[in-house]
Amino acid sequence: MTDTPLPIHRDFEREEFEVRCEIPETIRSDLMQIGGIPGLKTLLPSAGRIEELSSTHHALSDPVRVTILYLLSVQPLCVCVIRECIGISGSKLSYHLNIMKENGLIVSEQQGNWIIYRLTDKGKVFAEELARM
Amino acid sequence: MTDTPLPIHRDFEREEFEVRCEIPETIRSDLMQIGGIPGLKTLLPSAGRIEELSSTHHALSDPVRVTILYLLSVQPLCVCVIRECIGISGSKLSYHLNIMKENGLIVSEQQGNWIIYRLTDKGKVFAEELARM
DNA sequence: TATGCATTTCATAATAATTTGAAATAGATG
DNA sequence: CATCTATTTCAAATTATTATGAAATGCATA
Repeated sequence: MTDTPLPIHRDFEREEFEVRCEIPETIRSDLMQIGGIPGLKTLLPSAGRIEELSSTHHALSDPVRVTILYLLSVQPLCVCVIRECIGISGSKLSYHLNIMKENGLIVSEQQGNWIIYRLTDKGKVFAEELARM
Repeated sequence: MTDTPLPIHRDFEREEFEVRCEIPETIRSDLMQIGGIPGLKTLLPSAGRIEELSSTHHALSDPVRVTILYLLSVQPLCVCVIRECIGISGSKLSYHLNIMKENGLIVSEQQGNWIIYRLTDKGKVFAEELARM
């Protein structure tokens, strides 16, 4: 693990770079080319976008919700069929459906006595990810 | 919201379909073509795969971790630079890095006094998702 | 309007994730 | 070997998420 020489630079301690620690040379040289820490920060998505992304991932961070995603990728389904496939209580299912809905992965439509859920375009994008990983 | 007639079928109460509730006709007809509830279930990924997917999404369900993903999509970085960009304590950062590592989104490599993190191929796939949504 | 069914809502209990700060580890240097 | 720096580990406190079951809602039908 200790196979590289370790030239140390304190350039990053200068206030223009806002860094209070030393940095290994391999990292430092690349970082300089994009404007140091400040330059790196400008390449990040906005705070709002990052919140949105993490929230969306949270909506898929539970096995029940991932299962719902794949069930609905087959066809739109009413709550009772989803419930039957997964084998959980109605209130529990409702809780999970709501999280997915709030995050724009699914939408619901009342049809008579039933409520039918289907994937949104965003939901479909995530359902297709199975192939990519 | 109440715009469709509601023909009710109890076919799904027959044990071969394992359903104990009524189902709206629009859903029922499509469902029959894939073999009812049992057929639908066979189209799901395995339980292990679903666990894996939800775990991966969990690893991206926090703003700190999403930020790390995007920082590392620019270039490999040592912990101290990541820390400087995000502005959190070392132990907290370590906690989040570990979750991402356990889920195969990043790998670390010791270089002298520092530990350098970089995205795995899997991590890169998720970093690219920004463009898709 | 009374009833039945599908679904949601709500309060609460149970569980899990995150934060915190102190202590430990690991490598480099004097 | 003593010390410094970077990073991780650990236990405890805090906070967030999920599960549960009872009650409420909404639609349909008699």
